[in-house]
Amino acid sequence: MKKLDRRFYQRDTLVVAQELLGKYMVYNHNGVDLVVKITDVEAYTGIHDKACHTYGGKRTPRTEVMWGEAGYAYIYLIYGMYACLNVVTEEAGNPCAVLIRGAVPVKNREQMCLNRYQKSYDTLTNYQKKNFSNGPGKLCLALGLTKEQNGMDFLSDQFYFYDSGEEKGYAIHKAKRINIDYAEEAADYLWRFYINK
DNA sequence: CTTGCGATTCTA
DNA sequence: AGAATCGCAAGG
Repeated sequence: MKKLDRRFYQRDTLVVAQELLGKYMVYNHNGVDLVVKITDVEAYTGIHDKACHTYGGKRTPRTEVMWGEAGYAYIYLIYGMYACLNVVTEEAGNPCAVLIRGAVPVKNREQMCLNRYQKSYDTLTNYQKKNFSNGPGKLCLALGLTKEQNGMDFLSDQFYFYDSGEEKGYAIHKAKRINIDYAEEAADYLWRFYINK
């Protein structure tokens, strides 16, 4: 296993987004390593992307992390109740990010289940198992991520990505990004990437 | 499997 | 006011 370094994140957002698929993410929550495999992402490419929070050069306390160095976590609250996790990309001053939309549990699934449903995995309905962490809000619930973790460094020992080095036996599917109807022509860009299915 | 709708609070 | 969402119920 090798931890992804700063340079990995400093590249083109569309490339980083696709390369994050199949990578493993570790978040140490209360002393427990929660590990998931990334399966679904979206690219947000900065000041010219109408769907991006920094569109038009918008710089506010919320989006401040996006303006900084790559490889940090940008976490914001959506619809008043759900956290969404992003990975900052590109060079500092070019405020882009990759939204992590979905992942599957790899290690300590039981703890993630308690975070998400306050009960054991084998008591879940099939519907709950199927929709366990296949959305940005659901994933953050499972991992115990909130905007408290906004600004964390992915080169830390508590929160990082790694490449398992295993075979990539999958095709990358491309689709329109979700719930950005307001973004006009940018709503049609195929900047959502996912594997498995 | 898909659709429709209410919940809830930060952000600007 | 509007938002990079979710869970549940109902219908095909």
